[in-house]
Amino acid sequence: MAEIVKTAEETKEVVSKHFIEQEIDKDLAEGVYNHVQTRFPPEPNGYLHIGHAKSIILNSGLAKEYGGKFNLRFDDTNPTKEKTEYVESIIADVKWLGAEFDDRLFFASDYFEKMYECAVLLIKKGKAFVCDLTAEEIREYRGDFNTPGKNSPYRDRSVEENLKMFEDMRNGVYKDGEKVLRAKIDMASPNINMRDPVIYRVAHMHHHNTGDKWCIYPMYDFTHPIEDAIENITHSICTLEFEDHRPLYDWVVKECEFENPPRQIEFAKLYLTNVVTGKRYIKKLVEDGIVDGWDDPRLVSIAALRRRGYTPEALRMFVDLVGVSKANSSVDYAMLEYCIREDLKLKKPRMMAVLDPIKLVIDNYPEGQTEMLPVPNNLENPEMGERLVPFSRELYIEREDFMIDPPKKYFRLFPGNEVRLMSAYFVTCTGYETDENGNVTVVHCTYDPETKSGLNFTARKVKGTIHWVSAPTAGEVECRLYENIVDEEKGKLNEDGSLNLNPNSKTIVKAFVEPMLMDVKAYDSFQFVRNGFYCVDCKDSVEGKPVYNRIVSLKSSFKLTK
RNA sequence: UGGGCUAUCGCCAAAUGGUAAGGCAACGGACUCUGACUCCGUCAUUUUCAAGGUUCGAAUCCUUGUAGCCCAGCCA
Repeated sequence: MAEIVKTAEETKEVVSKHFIEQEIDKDLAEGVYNHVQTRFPPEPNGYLHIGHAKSIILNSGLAKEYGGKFNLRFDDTNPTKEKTEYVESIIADVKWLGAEFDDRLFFASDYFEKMYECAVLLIKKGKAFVCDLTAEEIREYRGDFNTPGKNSPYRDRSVEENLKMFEDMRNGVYKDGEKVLRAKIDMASPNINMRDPVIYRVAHMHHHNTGDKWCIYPMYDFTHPIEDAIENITHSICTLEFEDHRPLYDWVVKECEFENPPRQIEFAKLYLTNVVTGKRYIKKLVEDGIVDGWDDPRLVSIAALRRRGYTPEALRMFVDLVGVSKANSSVDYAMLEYCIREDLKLKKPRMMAVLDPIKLVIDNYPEGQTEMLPVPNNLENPEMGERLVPFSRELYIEREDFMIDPPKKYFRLFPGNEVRLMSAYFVTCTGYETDENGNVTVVHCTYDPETKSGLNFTARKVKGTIHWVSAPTAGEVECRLYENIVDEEKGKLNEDGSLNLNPNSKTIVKAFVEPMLMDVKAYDSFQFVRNGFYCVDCKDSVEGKPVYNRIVSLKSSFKLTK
């Protein structure tokens, strides 16, 4: 008995926890927190991409894992960049990813009053002051890496004067840039973030949420810890570039006297090889018209990945596989593709389409006859059932599935060779026709009725199986084939500001498809995934319309190296 | 240049002083009604950025270097 228990223990999969989970475990064990609360805090200044997906899946996953809650909060403290359009797309993307925030949708701008109070508290404690220096002067006074900063001449204003001036700032007495509120910390700190950072600026601007109510807006370093504290966040998980801000984060929650203050933990951003990651770069591609929009399948925005056929499950698998660490790294794009193949493999029907057609005529098949052949929707998953596909004397096959003079180990059609037409019959190539340039126009063959699929014919074997579409009933659709857009390591710009674009990143072809795929005319494209898998595009999937994600069977290219 | 962070296979990434997990990719081979999938095998021992040191024992600790990333917005 004891042995069995031990065996069960041993066979239990041991998945080691990443460093954030370990930190949380420690906090819980030491009683620093008695619950876990996380959040995803995007600024609504663009569309979400795969990097955000990592953060969303990480944060919501941790909340779920520890029985806590996950909030979606818009960090909308800079009205110059923010738009309602982005708010809406972000909400849709987060929901689509399956991160459950229920009714915990918040806006930093809803906390402006509380933030104002915090600022007043700081002033009263002598920890903040109104500064009249211009932006340029502040920069000069701040010093640099080698030079300590100098105190602002306005640093020692009285509490009363500061209070009055800050109120005037709020009441619109000052013009943009005329005055700022600064935290009073340490102008000599080696950490430049601590050199009396600006925490409020004057900006007479219309805000997407608060309208014209405010003309002063708090800065990120001041608002973020307060937002987290207000929402009872325990672990404020962000990316590595904020490590230097952590002392300031801690300073704010302490000086604003929050109980059980949240704690910031940083992890490395996600980079992918051969694509453009980073909101800034994606934005540039969209604005320059190099891609067709935020959801162009060559991008890695969530909208684009969704359009390309990626599922939330695949993205969650991907984030899980990639892991969490503090080392800057660039994940191989192949890993993403692996995840979508893995997810769709058994779940989706596989159809036939011919992208580069050549006609195949079965000379001994009755002219004018069409038979409906049952074809399994997914050979690996019988539960997906079958469909009837028309078969006739004239078919289209892939141009690369026929060669006049094949190299060794070519298993497909060539004069004298027999192959299987998938889910149909064996055919033997008997000849071919060419045009005046020597290009093959028609391939001739004969079929063997005894080899019909389903009859368990075993007398002969063939090495190759090819896909086909019946010519008279074939639907013709436009296919857009996509490949990665850049060839550069981290998808960053070159030194001269240019991108290494892949000129073949988008190809448009006319394809012949079986009848069941003809409805894709409405959606218009197939997209390359890898090794013979193509997904049907359906850009409206998020609006409640069906997601097809049907896999189209295509053979991988024959590799001469093999 | 001051400060912060990082370094383990082609790419991610475990290991918490006890003798280098796993996944992706790649490469063999088997199987196959998609050259896919699946399955089996190979893939860090003059080994963990380098060089020294401590220790019975070091990827882990110490010392000194090297390389990369981030910070000098009234952006987030």
